[in-house]
Amino acid sequence: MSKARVLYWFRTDLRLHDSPALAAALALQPSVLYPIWCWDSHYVYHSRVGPNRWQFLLDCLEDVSSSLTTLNPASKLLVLREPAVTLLPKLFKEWGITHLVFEKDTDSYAQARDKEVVASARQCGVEVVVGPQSRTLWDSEDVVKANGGKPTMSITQLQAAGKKVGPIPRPIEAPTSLSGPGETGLAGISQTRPVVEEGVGDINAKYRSSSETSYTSGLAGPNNDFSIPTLEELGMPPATTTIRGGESVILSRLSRILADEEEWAATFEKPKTSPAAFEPQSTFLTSPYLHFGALSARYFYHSVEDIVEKRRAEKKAVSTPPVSLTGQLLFRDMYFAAQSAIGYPFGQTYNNAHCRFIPWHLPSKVDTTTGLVTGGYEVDSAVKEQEFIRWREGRTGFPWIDAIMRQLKYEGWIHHLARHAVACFLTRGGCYISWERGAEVFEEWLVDHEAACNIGNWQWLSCTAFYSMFYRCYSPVAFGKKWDDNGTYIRKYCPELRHLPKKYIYEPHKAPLKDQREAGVMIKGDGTEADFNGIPVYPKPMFDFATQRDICLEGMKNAFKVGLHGDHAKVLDGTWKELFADGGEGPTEGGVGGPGGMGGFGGEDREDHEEPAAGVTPKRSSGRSKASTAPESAKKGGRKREHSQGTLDGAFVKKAKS
DNA sequence: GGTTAGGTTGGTCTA
DNA sequence: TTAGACCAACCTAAC
Repeated sequence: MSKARVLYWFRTDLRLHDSPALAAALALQPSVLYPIWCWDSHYVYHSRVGPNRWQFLLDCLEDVSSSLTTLNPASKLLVLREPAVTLLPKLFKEWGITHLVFEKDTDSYAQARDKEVVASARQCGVEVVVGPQSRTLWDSEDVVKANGGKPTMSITQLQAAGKKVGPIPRPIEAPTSLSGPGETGLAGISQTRPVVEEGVGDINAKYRSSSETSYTSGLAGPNNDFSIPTLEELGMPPATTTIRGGESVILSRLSRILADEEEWAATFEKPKTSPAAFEPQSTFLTSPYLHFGALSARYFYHSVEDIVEKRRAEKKAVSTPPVSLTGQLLFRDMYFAAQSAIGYPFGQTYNNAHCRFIPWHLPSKVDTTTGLVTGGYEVDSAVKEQEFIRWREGRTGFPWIDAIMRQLKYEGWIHHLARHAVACFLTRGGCYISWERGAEVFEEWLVDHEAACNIGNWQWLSCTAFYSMFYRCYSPVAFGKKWDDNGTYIRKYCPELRHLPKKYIYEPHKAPLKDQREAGVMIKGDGTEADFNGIPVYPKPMFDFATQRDICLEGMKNAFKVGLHGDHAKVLDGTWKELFADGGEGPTEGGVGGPGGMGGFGGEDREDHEEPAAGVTPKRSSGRSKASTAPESAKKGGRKREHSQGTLDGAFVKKAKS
């Protein structure tokens, strides 16, 4: 046994199986091993995380902790209630740490944080061991290198680059024994309580039903036992989702499925799985486990691929990428590598060379000094703001769309094709609203929110990157009908419609009053009233879809013809407006106003942590301002917001130390 | 370099 | 019921 006193820092790897970083820690043959989790304020205050994803994370932490205890009754996950950057230097000294071990993370936020941590470890004479990245099949930086330094913008590029990087590493076994921690006293150090960043604010406040107290009881929590904070301590209401996290949950489910339903797993074709299926859903639902590292992507890949190979040898049918299960993991790697290459601008249109510029409504506000979005958006049209709120809250008057959005809010998960349907509807195939608005809503509500995949898929569906066939448009009626003619899914998530005849379930406004009466529902209004004299009300469609689709198609055709990308000089300085006709779709008023979201529309601004007042019509702009052409941010001085790049640790980067 | 085929997963009509 | 043609027309990679 060596003298190594090792701090193992869990981050995006909440598991014991197939963890090369954990294996690296154990290879040091530590005399003591402290498994820790730093309770980071970026996740607590500065990310968009609703109760469902919080619950999932807490589940994963609990599960890892009990697995550690199973290996060594003296061990468990030590949750320390302070961000790593300030905590770790103190901890190194207090516990006499000789080695810090953690897994490499290619997220922009994580890289900046880790750089700071590594520097402080060196100062303390602590040796740092960074384990290989295992969140993805291949290391994202290696993929980018193999792709000529360019982001992977298609699945063929990813596959070619992956081939060059080499075979996907086989999973490694979970440890069978573990050193316990040494002394865990904290008498010599005090907690540096994180503060809510000025100007950024407490993004998560809107989900809380009471005040947040996870930091108030000191570094080791209320019982001084390094407990995992609870939703109550976070001030969060209970989760509504039935999806529960944890490595053991997914490993047992996966082994059962792969054993009992081998054929299904080996012949899986994503486009043939129904977005309308629930209880059970038609896909594996591994995404949230992959996100928190409760399931290793490589373990999943090889588990499936072994079965596929076996069936190939037996000359049985198998599916192949991109539609197969492993194909889904390849897309995930594609988005991670694209994000790794592009960095912070990946999450926005502005200043992003790989994102097509389209003059969407409700554009993000931007800060021209940092080149980053600020976190707010500009209401260029009161009508579009209302459409956005109705989309978000699931009362557009299109039951297929509303059912999906309600399932998303309640369960924190929707099928991939359902994501396509609502994303297309919000952007190029319906509302012509910025994909960045939609991505933010998904970020809040998805239990499987993965910044790279979410951003990438929103760009895909809005035809701003990765995909461009905008004339392939999802119908909010026909697409759902194809999968679920009877509307069972709609009846589940829009229960006020459950007694409507099949004939009207996708278009309730076409139901005669007699049918509405018999079904016990009234189709009227804009969704602001839930009932009328005790009878449930479901809204009329918020627009005529066919008309709106044509408007969008024209807008897209024109925007593609203009052909700007997010890094074009005319986008950066706002003069793109000269290239779009005033009568065209989107916030185009000739030369008036800044770039998308720099002010000048005369509309109302929104910060992303403001809850749009549901059902309240925002004040209408009284004629758009023709006076101001100066960017708002130039006057106010923008604040730095680095969007959606920290997967576990928040969407915001600390302000530079002054 | 010009041409062509392919692109994760659309909608509608007809045979 | 299902398979194929057509819609209108994008980009990129491969030849």
